[in-house]
Amino acid sequence: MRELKIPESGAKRKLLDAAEGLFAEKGFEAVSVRDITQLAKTNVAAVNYHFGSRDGLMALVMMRYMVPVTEERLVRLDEVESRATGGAAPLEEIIEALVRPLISQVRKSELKERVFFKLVGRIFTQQGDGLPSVIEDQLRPVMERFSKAFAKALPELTSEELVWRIHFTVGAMIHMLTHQELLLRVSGGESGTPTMEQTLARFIRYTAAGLRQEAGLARSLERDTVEAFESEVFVEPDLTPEAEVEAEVE
Amino acid sequence: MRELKIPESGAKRKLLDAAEGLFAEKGFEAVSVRDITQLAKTNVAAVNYHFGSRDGLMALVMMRYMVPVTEERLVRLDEVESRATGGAAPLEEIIEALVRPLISQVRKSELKERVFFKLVGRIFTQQGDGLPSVIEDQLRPVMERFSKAFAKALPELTSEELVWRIHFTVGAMIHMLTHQELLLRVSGGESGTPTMEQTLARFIRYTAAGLRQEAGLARSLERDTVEAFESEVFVEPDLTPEAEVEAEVE
DNA sequence: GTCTGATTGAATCGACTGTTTGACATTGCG
DNA sequence: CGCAATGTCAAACAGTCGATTCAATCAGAC
Repeated sequence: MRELKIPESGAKRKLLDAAEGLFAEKGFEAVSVRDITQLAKTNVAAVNYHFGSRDGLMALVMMRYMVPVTEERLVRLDEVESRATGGAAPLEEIIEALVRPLISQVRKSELKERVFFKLVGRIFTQQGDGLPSVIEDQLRPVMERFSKAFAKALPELTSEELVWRIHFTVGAMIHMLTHQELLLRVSGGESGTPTMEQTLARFIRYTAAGLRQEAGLARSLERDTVEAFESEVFVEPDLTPEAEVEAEVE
Repeated sequence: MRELKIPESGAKRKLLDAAEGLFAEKGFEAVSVRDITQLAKTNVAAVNYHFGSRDGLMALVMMRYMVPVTEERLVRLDEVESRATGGAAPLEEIIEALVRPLISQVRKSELKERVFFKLVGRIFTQQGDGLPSVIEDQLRPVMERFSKAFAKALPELTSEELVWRIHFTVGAMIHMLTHQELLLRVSGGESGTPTMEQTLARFIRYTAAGLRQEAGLARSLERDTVEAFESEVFVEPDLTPEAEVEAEVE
């Protein structure tokens, strides 16, 4: 039985902690090995000694949190499905099984919420070729299992329609994680601190409504929409672009 | 009256075309000046000569498409609002005014859809500090105007609730743009080519449902949810992490 | 004490980054 | 034509990147 060995002290741990903070703050690509070792007060060689390479460190930083999140997601989904004996599991509970682990796992860690969520958000926004294969191996089976659960909970949707709605849902989730700080700044000042619990409830309501929206009937919107497009009213508007940006950047 | 002068030939144009393709494909940070000049078959110095710097080129690549998109967004929103005499504009039409310009503008360009959408998606996912100020100046007033329109169309929502729902909507939009290729690969094979028009209709239905979802009543879900969390059933599960990722990256 | 294996440290490697230089070619205008 | 502005080019700049080398240091076993 292998384990994700995370040493509780020593240079290796210091490097992991320093790296995850910097990765979350500036992005995985924008942080150099020297930035990390400087913050961790170690040597550049330590990274290659302990993790083999910069990519090895990156992968371990990701895995440190994604492994427990993945485990909890599957455990929760199992629980939700077994509770729904026979019939399909409630949609809201499936969504919750997908998202809540991100919250409960961060409480177990000593990481600040903001840092953790940004880190997770960056993992998801990262390009496919930029993601370590170990992370992709983590995520693929999870999305397959949840897709099946969604399909069972929303049997009236075509598989194509469902794929797109899940796509939108994941996009909303990632955006919530990555850019929540913008909102904390906006809404935090006026009506008390919005707990993560509130945000989660809002997310579940929003996405459940979108997922559940019936697909069958062609709405009047669709006809108007196509017409407006075909007539190309806006395709060649009398726009006079305002900006001359020639080399006046930042 | 200043203009976004885009030369129709010459090295400057070649550089812009080469840069936007590479930026879309690999991300803004992952492309070097030499990559661009090599593809454009020009010299490295040409970038600094024509654009002042690499950042200048980046900004111009972004502006080339964001300026017309911004213009069309505002024109459409004006049109939608003026059509709704007195009352609030229909929610679906506001969403459409926000998203459709991305489609109609790409048709005017000779860019392939896939490249263009990835480029726009990257503009949005880019960090705030990584975005040229000219782009931020573009986006800020747009989001302010649309926020007001949404607020008028959804008067029963608190401003905080509305901010979050718009946040989710934008996240779904960005994700749709950036990662649509995953879905084209999946769904394209089975049920005919899903046109962008279909996708837009799906997006509008999904997000409109999420935005419109009534906020008032406390759903039963919420109580279950909090209970499960408080009891911390999952906070310390008997998980035995499976992966030893020690330096086995890609 | 000695020996052994695991870490650490400063210095260095070659490759790559964005940018600049100065010589050269081309163009348009009087 | 001459002259200047405009554009192009190879070469080199100073800096950073991840990774490596090799000697110094540390721990614990005996």
